[in-house]
Amino acid sequence: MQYTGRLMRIIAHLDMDAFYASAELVRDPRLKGRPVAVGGRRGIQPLPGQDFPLLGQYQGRGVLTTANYEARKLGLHSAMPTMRAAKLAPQAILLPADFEWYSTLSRRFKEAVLQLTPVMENRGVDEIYLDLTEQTQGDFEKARQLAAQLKQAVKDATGGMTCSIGLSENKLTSKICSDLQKPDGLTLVRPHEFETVVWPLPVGKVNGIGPKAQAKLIELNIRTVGELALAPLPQLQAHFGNSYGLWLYECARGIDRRELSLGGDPKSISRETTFENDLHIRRDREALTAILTRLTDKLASDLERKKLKARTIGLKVRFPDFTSVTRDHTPGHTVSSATEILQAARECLKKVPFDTSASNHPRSRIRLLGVKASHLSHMELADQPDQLPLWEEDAR
DNA sequence: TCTGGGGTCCTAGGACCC
DNA sequence: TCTGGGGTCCTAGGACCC
Repeated sequence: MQYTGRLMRIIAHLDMDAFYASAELVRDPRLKGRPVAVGGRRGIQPLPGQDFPLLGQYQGRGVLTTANYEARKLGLHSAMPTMRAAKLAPQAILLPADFEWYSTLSRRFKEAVLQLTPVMENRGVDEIYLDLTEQTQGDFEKARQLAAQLKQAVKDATGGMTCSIGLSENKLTSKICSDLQKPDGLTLVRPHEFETVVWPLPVGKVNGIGPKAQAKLIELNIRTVGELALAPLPQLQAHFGNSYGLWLYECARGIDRRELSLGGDPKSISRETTFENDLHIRRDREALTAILTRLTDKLASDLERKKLKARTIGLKVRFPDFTSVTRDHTPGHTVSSATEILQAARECLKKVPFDTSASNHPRSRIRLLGVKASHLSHMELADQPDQLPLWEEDAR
């Protein structure tokens, strides 16, 4: 076979539009055209005369997970505290998150995609990357046609949900451009078009430049990706460190060599919960113990389901002032049962700097409690509670 | 109007070993 | 006297993403 040179890579980023809210609409078409937000786990009852619960009724400490496009017009967006959203748009519909239903739809759209193209990287429930290089032989026109087919397949598989696709030579650029024509968009950026399309955008549009880095860049008078491209490498490395500085320098030039990351086991599994009201570490001891037990039980069953065990258990505590501390414990043997996890979590708890010197001291109460399992490995047959190794079969 | 829950990756110091 | 360099593990915190 003759080698004719490397193909131009073609990477797609496919992002479902307002996924959770659209998922609710698939189930109940009465929601069509109305502002809908999704947030919280427990639902609230509709007021008499209303077909759905309204945002204005909400009381609690949650945030919105999703707002559909009608709700966004009212100023709502994901991660917005629900109480704030309630002030802003009391008449919008508020639905509780139903993660099982969203997972079902997630599986459906991903399966539909895999029917058309095989190389997929999962990025959570509503996003994927696809490597279309082989299938399209590096031809952007073929890729555009394939992307149109993908959009249709997703729609068919989900009962009408739309997605937006970005197409370019790498993950970074495709991720940026899938966002440019939402909803129901298809945006293709060839390498020579990078500067025209991406340079005018604010640096915050780049996946990997968050609020902190953006604020620091603005101090340097850098607001757009084009302005970032003017910054010399030594300047960026002086302010952001060698590694992140280099990354910023390259991403302003559309350089991103990352391959798709396909599957694999999770690195950590965790469970956490924010309380309705802050709990006092002494006065609410019983309630806290119950919550910690519930969290470790859930974590243990997560590990059991995935047939994993952990070398390290971590505890997370958030105080009323929103500061958090984490403490780790590595017992010296791997753990998987609820009892072992709880024991390790208690070791962590001993190391948390509580302070009850004053009754209203910020570190005398807790807002959130979480438990995490990390350094995971596969359970061996002998680890599994109800399965003796084969050679012990006769002894049963 | 106070800020969910599930993750990944990076940095950096100290312990400990060779 | 006062002091090497490298490797790995553990721990804590923080930025970022969906």
